[in-house]
Amino acid sequence: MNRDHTCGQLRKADEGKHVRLAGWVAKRRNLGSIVFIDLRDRYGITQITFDENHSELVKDVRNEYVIEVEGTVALKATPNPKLATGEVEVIASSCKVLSTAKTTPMIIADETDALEDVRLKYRYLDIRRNPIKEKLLLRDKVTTIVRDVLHKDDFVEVETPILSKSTPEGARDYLVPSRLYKGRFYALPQSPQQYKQLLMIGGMDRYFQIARCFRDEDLRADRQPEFTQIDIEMSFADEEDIFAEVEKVMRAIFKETKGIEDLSFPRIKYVDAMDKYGSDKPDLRFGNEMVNVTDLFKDTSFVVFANAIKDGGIIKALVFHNACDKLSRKKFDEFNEFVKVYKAKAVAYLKYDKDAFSGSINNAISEDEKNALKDYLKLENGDVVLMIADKKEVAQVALGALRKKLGEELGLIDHDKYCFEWITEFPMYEYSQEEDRWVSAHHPFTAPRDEDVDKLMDDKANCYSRAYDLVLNGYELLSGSVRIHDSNMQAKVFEALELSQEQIKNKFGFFIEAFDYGAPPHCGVGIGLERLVMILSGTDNIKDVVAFPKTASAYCLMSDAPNYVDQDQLDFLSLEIKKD
RNA sequence: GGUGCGUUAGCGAAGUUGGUUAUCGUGCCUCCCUGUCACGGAGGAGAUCACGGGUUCGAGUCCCGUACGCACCGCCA
Repeated sequence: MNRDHTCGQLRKADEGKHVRLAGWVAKRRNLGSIVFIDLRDRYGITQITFDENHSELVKDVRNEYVIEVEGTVALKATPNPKLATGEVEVIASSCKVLSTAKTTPMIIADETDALEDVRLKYRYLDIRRNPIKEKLLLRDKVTTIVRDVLHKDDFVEVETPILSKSTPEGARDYLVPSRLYKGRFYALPQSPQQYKQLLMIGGMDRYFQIARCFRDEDLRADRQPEFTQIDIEMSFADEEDIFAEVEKVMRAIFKETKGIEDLSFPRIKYVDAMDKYGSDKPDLRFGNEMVNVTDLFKDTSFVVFANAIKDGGIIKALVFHNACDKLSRKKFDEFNEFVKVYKAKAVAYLKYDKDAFSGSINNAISEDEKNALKDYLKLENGDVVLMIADKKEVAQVALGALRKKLGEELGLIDHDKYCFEWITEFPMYEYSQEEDRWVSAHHPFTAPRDEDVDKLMDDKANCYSRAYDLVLNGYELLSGSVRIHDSNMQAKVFEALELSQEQIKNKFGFFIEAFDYGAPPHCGVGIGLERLVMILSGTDNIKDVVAFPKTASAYCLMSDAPNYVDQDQLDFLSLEIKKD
């Protein structure tokens, strides 16, 4: 035993105890014949004091050495209120160096000087820092709570294969070449979707898994190529049952990690979310709903608006109170650039202050139109109106993005608030320009709304599904759906997706066949664990909550994965690398 | 696939209209210091200015390309 106490546990009451501690030297303060060492482990920091008779013991000890010290707990003359252990110190009588350390490439402290790439290359050093360590501990706490809650409700944790089968729909697969079957590949799962549905057919009526998933798509601040999904599936259940279970899990997590109990879970239909917020994952920590003002301008002489309406487009407006002074001309120029990313041409704006209008379109629209706008939007002095005239989808999404940006910039977001909402009745299909066909918006096993069954084949644009998302503070926290459990219905959806019999048989044959042997009605969700832990820990960077994350180009700076392999390994797999 | 920003001692940054010894902070090393807790004081070492090419009498600085990092758009059933 190198220690009988951790560096985080000693308190006033331990005074006089003889203890043995071990840990990393976080800081060495040499005052001449007396030396203080801050000793750190996972649990905290304890000051070790080497007095005049013992300071020689640590003469050669440097930062990040691993040492074992023995000594007596004493009360500090002047406590350090910043540390939990700040009232005590250990007066050392011995010091044993367990491991030496080179000068580290980064300062290991809560506030480090290093940028993210250095921290990723030396992630094991980064993990010694509280900000990262605490997030990993929080992540553990969350999965523990999830397991507890679900186990109490009879859910069974089942592990499904990592070496899986490529799926034609959806994200790009990570592929694993097979040695025994030349030219064939396993695929790493994008989600355990089919397996969990097969578990339902297998009678495992309440399943969950803390499942690693893989998607070979480009990354973002909130997206990693491998990530963890809290995967849940229930039989003999519908939306109400799964929503209740998920809400129960969320309530337990927020209560135990944040002490928050007053959560609510409002529901918004997809079309309404798009209409009001221009997003299927709106941040409801602030209001500022978008308003359709197309009708106010149906006879306008303002060419830009008139043309947009003539082309079947709409005019969306967004009002921010008390923003006149905060938004300068320069800001609006920036907004124009900002919305171009979302394919909108420009943002029109009006300021209403001191009972008068000003702004980019002040001279372009009539007094009547301005007054109509004022009445309709109930404008007050200090209000700023932002408008985008464009095709419906473009206007919605671009203004929605601007809403989010301004919500942040104008300080409308209360960062201590947690706003959930269920987004329901997603479209069944979406049109893929790339493939020039309709594809599943969610996945092809999603059930259509009962009232839309007759639109499955003939009116795909207006066919909605029983798919839902749970959104938290503007992040898509989970996706799920009520699944199709009837093989005729499934066949119909495949047909609508223009999958050939051969494709269906090849890709989903085993899955479809299973539905011929008694499939219960079932539904489920996959909760993005990293996103949840991100929000709980107040970071907007997914890498902070992953122990060993990849960079934005899916590279591991620490291990240098992916790497080249020996020719032998390629030969075993009958693979040849194409030369450019 | 696309757009933008970035790359200068171990780490983080500054570097003016192109100009000769590349600056600061921190970390590191040495010495001094008995109550520090971001200890303090004195001194010292430490740079292929990402890489390749170009413009120029002269490039950290300007131009082109490449690599890497970050963010976003596309993509993410």
